[in-house]
Amino acid sequence: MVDQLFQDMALTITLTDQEKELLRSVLIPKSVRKRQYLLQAGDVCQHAIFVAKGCLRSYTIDENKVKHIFQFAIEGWAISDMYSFLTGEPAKYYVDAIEDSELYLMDRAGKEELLDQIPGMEKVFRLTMEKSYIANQRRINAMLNNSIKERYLSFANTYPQIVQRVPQHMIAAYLGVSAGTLSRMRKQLASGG
Amino acid sequence: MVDQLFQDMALTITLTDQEKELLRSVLIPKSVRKRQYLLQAGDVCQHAIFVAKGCLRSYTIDENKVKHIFQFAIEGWAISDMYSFLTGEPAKYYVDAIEDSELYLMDRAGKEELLDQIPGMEKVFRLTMEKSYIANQRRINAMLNNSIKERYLSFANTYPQIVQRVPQHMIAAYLGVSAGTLSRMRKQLASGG
DNA sequence: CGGGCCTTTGACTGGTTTCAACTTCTGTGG
DNA sequence: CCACAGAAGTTGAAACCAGTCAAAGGCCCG
Repeated sequence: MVDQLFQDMALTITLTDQEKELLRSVLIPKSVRKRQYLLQAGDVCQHAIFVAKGCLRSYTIDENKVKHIFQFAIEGWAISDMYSFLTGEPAKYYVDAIEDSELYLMDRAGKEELLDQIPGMEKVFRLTMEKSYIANQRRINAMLNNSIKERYLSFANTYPQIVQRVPQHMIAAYLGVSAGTLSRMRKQLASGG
Repeated sequence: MVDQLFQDMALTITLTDQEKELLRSVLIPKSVRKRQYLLQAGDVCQHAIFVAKGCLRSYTIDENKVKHIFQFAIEGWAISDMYSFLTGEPAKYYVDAIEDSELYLMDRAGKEELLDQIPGMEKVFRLTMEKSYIANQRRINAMLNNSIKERYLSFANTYPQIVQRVPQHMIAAYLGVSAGTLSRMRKQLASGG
């Protein structure tokens, strides 16, 4: 369904039927299986990805082969390697599917076309970036201010759907702790700590 | 000088004399002394701040009264509590001057006026947000992937001016380590480690 | 000269990581 | 339907890293 996207955008601008048609034509539907890559580090990120159904993640792999998750994306969210997508430089992130997923892809040309053809699209994209900026700012703030326990509780509270659907060691890789530490912490929380 | 701003923007759009005049009229010049607040947590952030000369920082204070620095801003940079400025909600950040500084303030009305009156302003703001988003993403990535030593070296390498001008304990508060740890680490680095 | 800010340093403490072992669960193929 | 491999979660012990706290000294500015 592109409907979710239309709904979100309707909060900012009203699209004509023609514009909706353009938007539809620019979004490339794609189904992926669990574990399937959408992007690998080193490749140039060609698409911004909207999740209609399922769940993706973006992550880096450090020199010790440890994965660090930058973002999860479930229904209604977008994901990509923004830097690579915007600049055309090789990506530093991997993106893959945590569940079988239904996606819509937008490539660079499509993005430019939307910006050119639809007045108000600049604003939609600007507002989207503002929201994402603030989300990142919150995360930095949490990493600086809060203990691991606080960060876990806050995350679980804010995104209960993600905690339920995503393996625990990935949550750990998102929060920046080892899987063992998160396991022990949850045990302690469960016993009323 | 508003010149710096004009130069940056010239990379994106060409302003007419009239538009330059509007831009000038919207930017409120302000001089501040070292230690002077521009914003305190709890107040609503009324301005985006452009630094013409000097150095500011934005930071939060946690429940133990410890300061955590989100951003430094030197000549040519902008700073504010983006969330508060955009939404009108009370700020979570403090902003103050690390040096005597010359600033230009833009309030919400001014921002809206620019967006309304100057075609292409949406794009300027969108590109600015994109850059800031990527800066934040890099920082999150560094916090997840890199050791404290790596983060310090990377920061010192990327922003040598800031390391030179800003007290060391503030660098520590930016990197997320105690002042003691940073001191010890620098000592070790100096002795060829 | 005095006070405040800043940096350094030592000893102690505690939280996290690491590593390995063991268990469970799931999906796949025989 | 069972066997097996891979993925996930838990747990223990040991080692390590960084935080805390307090004290001392340096430096700048009024």
